[in-house]
Amino acid sequence: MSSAAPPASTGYARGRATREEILEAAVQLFGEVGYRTASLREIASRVGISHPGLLHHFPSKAALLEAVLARRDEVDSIALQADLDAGHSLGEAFARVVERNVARPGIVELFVSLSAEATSAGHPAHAYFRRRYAEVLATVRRDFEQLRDRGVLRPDVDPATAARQLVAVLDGLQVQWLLEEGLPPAERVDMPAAVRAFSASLMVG
Amino acid sequence: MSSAAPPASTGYARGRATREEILEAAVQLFGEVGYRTASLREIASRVGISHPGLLHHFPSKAALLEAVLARRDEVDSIALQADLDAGHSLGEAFARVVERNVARPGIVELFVSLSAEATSAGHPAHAYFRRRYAEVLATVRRDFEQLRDRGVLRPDVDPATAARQLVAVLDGLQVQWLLEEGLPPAERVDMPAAVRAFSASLMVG
DNA sequence: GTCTATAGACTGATAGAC
DNA sequence: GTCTATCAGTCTATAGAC
Repeated sequence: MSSAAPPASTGYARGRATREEILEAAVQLFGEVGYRTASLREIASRVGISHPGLLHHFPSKAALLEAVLARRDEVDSIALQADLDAGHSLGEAFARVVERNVARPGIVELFVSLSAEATSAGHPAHAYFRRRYAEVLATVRRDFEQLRDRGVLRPDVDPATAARQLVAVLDGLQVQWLLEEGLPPAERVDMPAAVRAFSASLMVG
Repeated sequence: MSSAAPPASTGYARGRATREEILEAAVQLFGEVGYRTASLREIASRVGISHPGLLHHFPSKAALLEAVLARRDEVDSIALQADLDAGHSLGEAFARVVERNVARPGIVELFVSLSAEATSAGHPAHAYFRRRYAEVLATVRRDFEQLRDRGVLRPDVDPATAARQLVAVLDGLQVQWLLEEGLPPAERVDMPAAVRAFSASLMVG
């Protein structure tokens, strides 16, 4: 992917760098104040350009949001797949996603803010989040069905319900964790531990 | 409460009615687009007055938000206490809160939107939600501790962790439920059932 | 690729009439 | 208690120079 050589004299390489910087600043600000409240001027100023300069890279605010979401999907799915390929269970792979997120609070803020905002029908990311949740829930449910067939899942646990509960625990803990910012670590929720505890509580033994 | 007779000629009764209408419209709009994006003009127009007219009842936008939250706290805690007094367990009382909320989607939207928005430190409801979550988590944890002492809680369940998981499930399911608006009811998450299933999974037997 | 300038619309809040 | 008018600020997006 990164092997395509940039043209020599067009400023292409610099352009790519700025695009990346813009995306990172957008992730941060969308996380801090949500998509609707975030302004292009603020994002632009954080990377040292004017807001028409930003609009040269992304033709509109909604296009910038789409690019942010597409980039997160790419990064997340690569890391998740790597964990699965390394032989980890889906539950453990999820816990590892959470572990990485704890080290990058901006990402957690981004998804908490955007998923809440996007519940309203007119939001530019509404369709994205509907699709995303449907996919994730289906994936987790299928995984639990396999565990049930192998006798690993507790027999009184319904795979579809458990999938919804696991995803809900993930989302809900993020809100608690963000609201506990600044508390001593001992009082703050240990998200990876809580996710692992929940996963374990669904299994036999 | 409602037995205090309004003065005869001051327009007091009408004023109270307008105040109530404003609060209801604010709940709706804050839920639809969040606090920051909601405009006083839009709320005012929904109750048929101008925005300076609204500001006569609530001196600022933040004051309106505070009033909205205070009113929800009052309504919710009265209903919750009534369920507890009627002999229901805290888990069951929670499930009943969810049942009522399913019939009033605006309330669910309000809390999903606001709690996400308020995770950022500068938000006018930040302190409110920090306090609220700390209180709710402590209450649920104490309840689980009592259940453990009575041998009702599964012995491998930690009360503090379970409290966090229950509150997280509640919050997370709301996001899923809102994103599934418009789907056939069979495909939409059954929030009360999922909450009851989770509560039950924590108990022995 | 980035800028200044600007259009056109919206915001919360205030002043002051009735 | 509600209004009109207005202030000073913000927003996204576009036009056009360099």
